[in-house]
Amino acid sequence: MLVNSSARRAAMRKPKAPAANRARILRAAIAEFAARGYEGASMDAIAARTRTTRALINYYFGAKTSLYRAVLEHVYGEIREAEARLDLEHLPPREAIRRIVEFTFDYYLAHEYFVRIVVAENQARGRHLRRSRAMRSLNRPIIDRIARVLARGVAEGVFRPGLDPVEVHKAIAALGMFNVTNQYTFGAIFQRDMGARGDVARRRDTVADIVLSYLTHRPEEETRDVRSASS
Amino acid sequence: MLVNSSARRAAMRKPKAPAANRARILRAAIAEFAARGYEGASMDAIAARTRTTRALINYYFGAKTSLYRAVLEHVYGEIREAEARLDLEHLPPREAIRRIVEFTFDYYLAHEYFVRIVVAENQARGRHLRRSRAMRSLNRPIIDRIARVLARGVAEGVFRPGLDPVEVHKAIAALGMFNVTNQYTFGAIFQRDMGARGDVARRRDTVADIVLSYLTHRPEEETRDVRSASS
DNA sequence: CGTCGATTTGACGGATACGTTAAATTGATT
DNA sequence: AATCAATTTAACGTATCCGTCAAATCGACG
Repeated sequence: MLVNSSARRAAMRKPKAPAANRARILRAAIAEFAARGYEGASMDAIAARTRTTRALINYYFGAKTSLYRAVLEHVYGEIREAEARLDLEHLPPREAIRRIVEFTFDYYLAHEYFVRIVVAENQARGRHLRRSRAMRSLNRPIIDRIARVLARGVAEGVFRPGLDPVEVHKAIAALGMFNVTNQYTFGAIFQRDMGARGDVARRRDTVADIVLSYLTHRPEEETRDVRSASS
Repeated sequence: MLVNSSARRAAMRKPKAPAANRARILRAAIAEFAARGYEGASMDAIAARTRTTRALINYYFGAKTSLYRAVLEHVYGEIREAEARLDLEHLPPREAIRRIVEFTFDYYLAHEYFVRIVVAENQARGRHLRRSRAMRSLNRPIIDRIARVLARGVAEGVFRPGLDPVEVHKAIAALGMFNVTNQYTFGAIFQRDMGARGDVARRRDTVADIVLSYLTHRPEEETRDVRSASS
């Protein structure tokens, strides 16, 4: 059977497996774009990662630009899907926020390629994102989820009123991403291992503390108007 | 004299101005590396921005790598210098922190090229930073400044004890940078203008609120152990 | 005025990048 | 087994990119 197998392998060196090849190419493209950015990424390098040729990539995805757009849509789709499984409604508001923060922090850490592609797209000034029709409707749900938790918290008197869910999401994303995006400069300069081997739990708790401190209602303090000043 | 001047200009089409050329090249390199990252940046493009040739750049700075290293050291030197002028000692702790946050936020916004180069260096996994001898000692002062303010605040009872100045700096940097680094993806997806034309004052205040909420001492709450759990 | 060293340029060579096209391979169908 | 369409490859052409080197330019100084 081993002989047979090796004979088959010789004959079928290129079994036609369009779906598998397409997926393989996408994975390779994600890795390459994440590692070197849009301009730094090389179609040859992607082809090398797949054991196929550059021409085949073109056959499936068209030119570099549209391959990259496919990557963009794929990785954003993945995180949206993961967020959809969060299941926050049965948690008290503070726990729900902590859950979101921890999920986000861990997701970024475990899917560094996602973060790096977001960075790459920003380096490209959002050029490709703008041209992707699919991206527009893609990321509203997380804001709605946060808004519902905030509303519950305000109703229960544990969160301060007037909070903007987009701004809260921004803070969570910013604090979580920084640990990944800036691990090399910040980590090197301040001697902190900010990768998965550093003290992850402690950094994650810090982020949750920061966010929850901000949301917490403190009746004794002067209330700061967080909405835009309308004179 | 004007005739003389124009005659001179014709004759001196290439006046030898080593210092000026060196500076011009550095500025052009900063712009190009900031715009397209290390791998995306092209020596030809840098040369084009300077009205000189690629060979001259090599004459002054050596190869692309060492030019980039010079850029890195220069932009980090600039922000360190600006931070040194902060003058926090005569401000009460909360005001001092607010001052740091606002300075940082504004600096990132006004010197987008700095942020973009930090991003680029992280995309390169800190490869060049590691090879720069000058970078090691360069960024300690900001931590000391924050530490002193925190100590004063704890002594006065307005800040909670056990705070890690590096973690505080990290939060300030993360929240400030995000508004620049992610303006294209975040801004596009959530319809926020996060550039200098958005509601800058409001976003800056939000960051200051977040940081100050975190630092504030709240005696009635259960104290959370922020140091690593020993045992 | 002529020489010298510092500065600047034009041109070359080798490497890599990207997309296309014509041909080859293969699984399925008749 | 012959054919067909989908899949895959090899090779080509053009463009760009980077570092070097020999030669040209220029300011200063004797």
